[in-house]
Formats: sequence, structure tokens, C-alpha cells
Amino acid sequence: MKLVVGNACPRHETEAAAPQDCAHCAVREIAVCTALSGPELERLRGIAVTKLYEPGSLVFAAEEPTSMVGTVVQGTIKCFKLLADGRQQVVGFFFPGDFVGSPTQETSHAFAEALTPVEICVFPFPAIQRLIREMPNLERRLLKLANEDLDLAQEWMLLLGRKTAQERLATFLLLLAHKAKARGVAGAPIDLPMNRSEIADYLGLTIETVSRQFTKLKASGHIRIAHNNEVVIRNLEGLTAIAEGTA
Amino acid sequence: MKLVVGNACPRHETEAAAPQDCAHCAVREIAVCTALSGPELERLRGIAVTKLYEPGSLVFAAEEPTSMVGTVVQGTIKCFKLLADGRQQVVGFFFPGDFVGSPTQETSHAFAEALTPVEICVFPFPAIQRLIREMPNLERRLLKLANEDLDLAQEWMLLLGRKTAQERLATFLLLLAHKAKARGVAGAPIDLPMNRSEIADYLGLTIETVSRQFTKLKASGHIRIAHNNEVVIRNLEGLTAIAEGTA
DNA sequence: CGAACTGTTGAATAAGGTCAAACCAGGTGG
DNA sequence: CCACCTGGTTTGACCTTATTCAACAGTTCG
Repeated sequence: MKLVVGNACPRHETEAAAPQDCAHCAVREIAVCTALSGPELERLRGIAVTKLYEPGSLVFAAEEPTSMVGTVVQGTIKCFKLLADGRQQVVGFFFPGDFVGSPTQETSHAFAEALTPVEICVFPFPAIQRLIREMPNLERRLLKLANEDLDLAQEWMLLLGRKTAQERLATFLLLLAHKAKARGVAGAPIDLPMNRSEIADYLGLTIETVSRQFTKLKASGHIRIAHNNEVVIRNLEGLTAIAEGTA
Repeated sequence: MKLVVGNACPRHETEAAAPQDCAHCAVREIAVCTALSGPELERLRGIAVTKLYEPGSLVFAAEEPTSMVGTVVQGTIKCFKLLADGRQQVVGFFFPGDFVGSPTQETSHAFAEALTPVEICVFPFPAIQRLIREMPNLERRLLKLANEDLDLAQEWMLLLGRKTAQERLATFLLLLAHKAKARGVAGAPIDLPMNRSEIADYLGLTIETVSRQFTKLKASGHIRIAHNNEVVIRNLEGLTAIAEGTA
């Protein structure tokens, strides 16, 4: 129960202009906008602003009026909650294509911080609320995404409430692999843009325990760590069995 | 890690007719239907079926095609996930007025079981999907509910990942008090329709630990247990401080 | 009244946390 | 080019919290 104050720099964003060209956007095929027709997409682009964030900078803070939601275009974000004494729980990592923020809640109850240089296609809050009312396709897509997020959150409740340290790390690595695959970066070694501390705060563990479990998974031949801190899964079936508690 | 197979009877439901009169429904003011106009409400009622479930019976199962969503009218439901060896994580308790099930997911990833005699205003899956497309107010309301559920799920991730046993129980009792208040049963002692095992599975603890924490909270004068297994909060500020880790 | 549950309490154990030291890689500057 | 620093990471020794195992108490119900 050590006090670990979030060291995120309060806002370090660079405002850019509206996104140039949705057709050539890197995440066009997987983001919210997938569901939209040409004219709808054009309207959404009308309210969008591309913003850049430095690693470590705060994207939004808890208990403040919601200012934005948006799609991650590049980089990785962590979303987390804090207790008064600094205990931290990461509630999600967001990669390119992921939608960040709650489009209906007037105030956020979590913090969001850039882990790497991040580019977000930002939709300002009042504007997106208006568009939602006018574009059923957008609303439908957001409902779908919210339900998927809820599913994942419940899966994570199972992990945090009932899985062992080993099972948690295995589940985490498989989740990253799965998400990488979803955005078309399959097969390749898994990039870990977060450090041990952030993994620990996602898995409800300490950095030491996370490190020990990495060591175990390496020793048992389930994974291998490449030079640039990337993870290679060497035994997918075995790792899956561990993650599901059937090893 | 003891094997605890769910002992829910597979389906023990009684089908009734369509709900008689929404205007006099006990949960009219707090359920999904709040958002709907007269004609819309009439259409929703058109697809609704009131169903009754015995305590212990299964409302729906994980990994099966979604058959229904619905509003709890009476009684309490628990929603939970299982690991292969029987470890269980409750992901939510549902009280009168609460909406159960995911209206966009083709298959559920959790089980739902009646804890008491339960009455649900059921919306069959294909029908509700059609209605959602045709009634923006309904869709908006569902999006709002999904975002609120997600918020609660993240709060629970914080609890499961970072709170002590004592803090977890305190948070749980305050949540129940809060939900009771939301449906207009404020002030009164908190009813616990679930047993210690189910509380444990919600808090990521064992029954023994839950019991010990109850004893501690009683001893410290924060709560009192009434005859019928109801909890009276005697020191709200103190209990809140414990729940938030600032005690 | 006694069987079958559910809940409580106690003692022993283990999983993970805490504290502390060593390690390692990537920069910096002499 | 290499010693030195610095941050993150790994490893080890010990400790704490919650779990496990076991006995017991209270209720409900036949």
C-alpha cells in the first residue's frame, strides 16, 4: 500500500487541425467510423480534431466534466482509477482503433494518460452528443462498443477476483496478442508499450510478482523475451491453458 | 481453489402473458422504459413477456446464443462467470428496475441466476434488436445504461484489484444502500438476498473472510445485523472512509 | 428431535506483498 | 572508447493478508 502519486504531466497536448482525409486513416476499418456512410463520415470529420500527446501526459482526468471522447490513431493510452492513498488500478489499455471515453457520461470517473507519443482523433463532448442524436448509425456503433467493453470489463473482474498471478499474466499476454491481431499486426512478437508497474496495476499485482511470473513463463518455455522488450509466444495452447486455469 | 459447480436448475421459468399495464408497473419510473413516449412504450410492451423464475433457476447461460434481455421487476438476480474448475466471479447483482443482458451481443459471456423468486419483463432478442433500430429513444437509453454499467464495472475492478477485504465489504454494503435508495427504499435496513458465498464471489474473497469482516464491522460499531439478516449502517461516514481507504 | 444448511470462529498454511540488494541497458560526458 | 550514472527490472529473504482446513454454533425443516 505504498503511495504512488500519478506523475502525469497535466495536459501536454498539441492541437492540430481537423483530420485531413478519413479515407486514408490508418484505423478507418476498425474504429467507430466503420459504421458510417460517406455523408455521415463527413459530418463526424467536421467536429473532429486531431490531437497529439506526449508520453506521460494526461488526456483527461477523473471527476472533471467530460471534455472529449475519441479514437486512438497512434500510440497507447492507459485508463486508470486511483484511491486516495495512491493505489492505482488500470481499467484498460487503448491501442490504435480503440474508442476512449464515455459518450454519455457528463463526468469521467477515470484518468487517461498517454504511455507513448499518442495521436487521437478527438470528438469534443457537446458536439459528439449532438451528432449521436442525429446519426443512429453512430449511436448503434457506440452501443455495440460499450457492450463489448462491458464484456471485457467482466472478464477482467473474473481475472482480478479469481485468477492466480500466473493465470493473470498469461491472460494479459493473450489479450494483447488478440488485440494486436484485431488491428492486423498478427503473428509478430507482442509489443509492450507499458512498463512492469503499469502491467501490475492492470493485473492487481505488484511489479515484483509480475516480474517473477514473467521469469516463470520464460523458464517453462511458454514465452520468450526479444531484445526490444517484445514478447514471443512459443506455446499458444499451453499459455491458453494456463490463462483459463486448465493447465 | 475448490471446485464449486453452479447448482442452478436449468430453466425453471413460468411463462406468463404480456405485461398488463405499464402505467402501474412497480419499476416504471426507473427502468429502461422511462425514456419512452406513450406510443413507444406501447410498442415495447408489444414484444414484452412477463416471466417468473424460481430461486436457484438459471435465467440464461454463458456461451449460448442470447435469447433475451429484460428488466427485473421483482426479486434479485446474480450475474456471474465461471472458470473450468468451478471458481466463480459474480459480476453483478440485479434488483428491481435493473436491465439485464446485452442487447447487442449475439452470445452472452456470463450466466444469470435467480436468487429469490424473480419476475422479469422479458424482451425476446430478435424483437428487441428490431425495436432498437426503430426507436432512437430506446437505443439512447440503452447506451446510457451500458455506459453506467461500464463505470460500475471499472469501480469494481478497482475494488478487486486494489482494495483490502475490509474495504471491499464496506464498499459492497454502501453500494447496496445506494442501489436501494435509487429504487426508493432509502433509510431502511439493507436487505441481503444473497448468502455469504455469493457475497464472497462478488468481492473476490472466501466466505470465511467475508464472515470475519462482517464481525469486525459489527465490533467496531459501523454496522448492526438485524434479525432477518438485514444490515443497518450505524456510522455512514466511518463506513465510507473505510470503503475509500481513508479510514 | 435430529439432519442438513449456512454462518462463525480458530489454527495452520500459502500466495503474494514488502523491503532491500543486485543487475542490466541505454544514455552522458570525460 | 569507456567509466559512470540512472531508470527500470530481476532476484532474494522475510512478512502479512487472506486462504485453507477443521470444528462448532444457529436455523430451518422434515
